Amino acid sequence: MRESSESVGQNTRGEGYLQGLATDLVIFGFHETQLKILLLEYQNTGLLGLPAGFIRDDENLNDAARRTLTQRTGLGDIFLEQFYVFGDLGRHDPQPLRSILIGKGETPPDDHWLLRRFVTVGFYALVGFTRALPNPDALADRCAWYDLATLPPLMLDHTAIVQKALDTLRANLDHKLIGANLLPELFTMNDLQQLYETILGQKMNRSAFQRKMLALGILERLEKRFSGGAHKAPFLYRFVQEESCQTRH
Amino acid sequence: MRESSESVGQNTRGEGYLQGLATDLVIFGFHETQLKILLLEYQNTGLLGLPAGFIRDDENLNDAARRTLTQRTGLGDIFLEQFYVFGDLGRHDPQPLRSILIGKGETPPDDHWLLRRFVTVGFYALVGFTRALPNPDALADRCAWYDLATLPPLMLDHTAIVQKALDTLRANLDHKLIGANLLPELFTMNDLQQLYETILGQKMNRSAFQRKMLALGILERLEKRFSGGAHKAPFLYRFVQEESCQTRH
DNA sequence: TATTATTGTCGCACTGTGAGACAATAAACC
DNA sequence: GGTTTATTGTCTCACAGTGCGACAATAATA
Repeated sequence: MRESSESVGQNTRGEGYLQGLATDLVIFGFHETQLKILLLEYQNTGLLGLPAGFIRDDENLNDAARRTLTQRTGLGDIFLEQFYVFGDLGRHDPQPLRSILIGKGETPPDDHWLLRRFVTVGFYALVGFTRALPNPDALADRCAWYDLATLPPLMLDHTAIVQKALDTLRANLDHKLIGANLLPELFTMNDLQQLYETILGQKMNRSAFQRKMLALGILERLEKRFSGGAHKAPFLYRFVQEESCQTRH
Repeated sequence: MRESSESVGQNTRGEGYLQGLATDLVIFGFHETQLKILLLEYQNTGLLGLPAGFIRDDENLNDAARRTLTQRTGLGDIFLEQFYVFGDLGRHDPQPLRSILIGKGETPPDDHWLLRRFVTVGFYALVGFTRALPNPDALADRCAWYDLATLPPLMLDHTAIVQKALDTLRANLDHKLIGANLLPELFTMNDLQQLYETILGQKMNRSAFQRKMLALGILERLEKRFSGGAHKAPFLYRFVQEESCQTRH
């Protein structure tokens, strides 16, 4: 395939890809009571942006997003879902991409396909923080986790895309098995509650939270964990595997 | 603009439009206890399809969808929202479009832009049945309401698109003011309940439904209506206008 | 051994909901 | 005109879910 021999930057006409359509990925992780997302850093530009991808003309849209997710994280079988299409004219600005291409030592022609207007399909993904292996793409020089609470300015309209993804994550928190995708295999009830409190941005009642989670019938209680603090040892839990599990789209 | 002098069919290269990207509209109406959608009929082909539109290269995506909605219904300021992007390779089939163009007396070249692969953004709209004036586009010869319960086979993957729109409508029934957009200005509690029962496809308890709706605080009770059946006259209601009304996106 | 911090669970009050009952009443019928 | 009929507005009761505080249990620490 073309990508192996030249990057999407050198392929100045974007041959083999759908024109004017891209995917932007908001990849959520959770670590030490903080919600994080994966960002790409572009050398010599100071620019930060969401992992993005293009759709090959022999590829399904959702498959293209999953391919990009796998390339950035090393993980394939995790939660990934569309949440919104960003198609305003106002989001078109060739300057950041031109800077990025120049930063890579290229001299893009004015009609380079990456400098034209793009409509982008926003996807959000839920990733086990410790399992992911962040990996930059051909145009970036670093891929790293950033705290959502203290997010620096992002290129183009990516800040608005992140906000919309967070809104969607909050709205879907009770319907989709968000926890199963952001927590490690084993966790305590307190871990789960801290995840919920971080996503929703508000404190929750401890006993009510426990009752509600146990009533859902999706948690399996395991042995107690003897380690840590000067207090009673908490149970460990695991999400029960259902055949109707929503971990994949 | 181009569209006024020639149709998207005669414009064989789709100049002035984004390539490979379209909108498909699922326009819901409600009449006599039946949920209905607007469909286009294509002459000499027997084909039925959703109203679709293209995005001009100087136009926002959402504006393009609203423009198409207005052209099909005569209505502009009504509920319209994205719900999913359909981008599988499997949905690409040039045959229906070729038949439609031939049915219009044209002889499309094999590389006609409408015969290439399209990714389509699905929108759903809520329309007051009596206010809409269905109006076909340049390729269709009729635009008419069809009962959702007895939907005939549709072209391409449009049946799946309708199903996904209905799923979204049901999921959003309690969050967005669906009723305000599908009912006439004045209505009875029974009208509202029948709308809910039709959308959800299940009977609901009468007194509980009334309690719930009144508790939402979005209904204004008006005078009673003296007309109709051999029974107590029901109150008329109206949705109160809030500044945060979700009738527009 | 006593202290401390956290955990598992219970009780209580409040809210929302499903279900049935009953009076009120407008039209239809004799 | 009186009676019947169907629908409406509202009430009560039971039950599930939730917010909030209290209490004992317990693992590490002093």
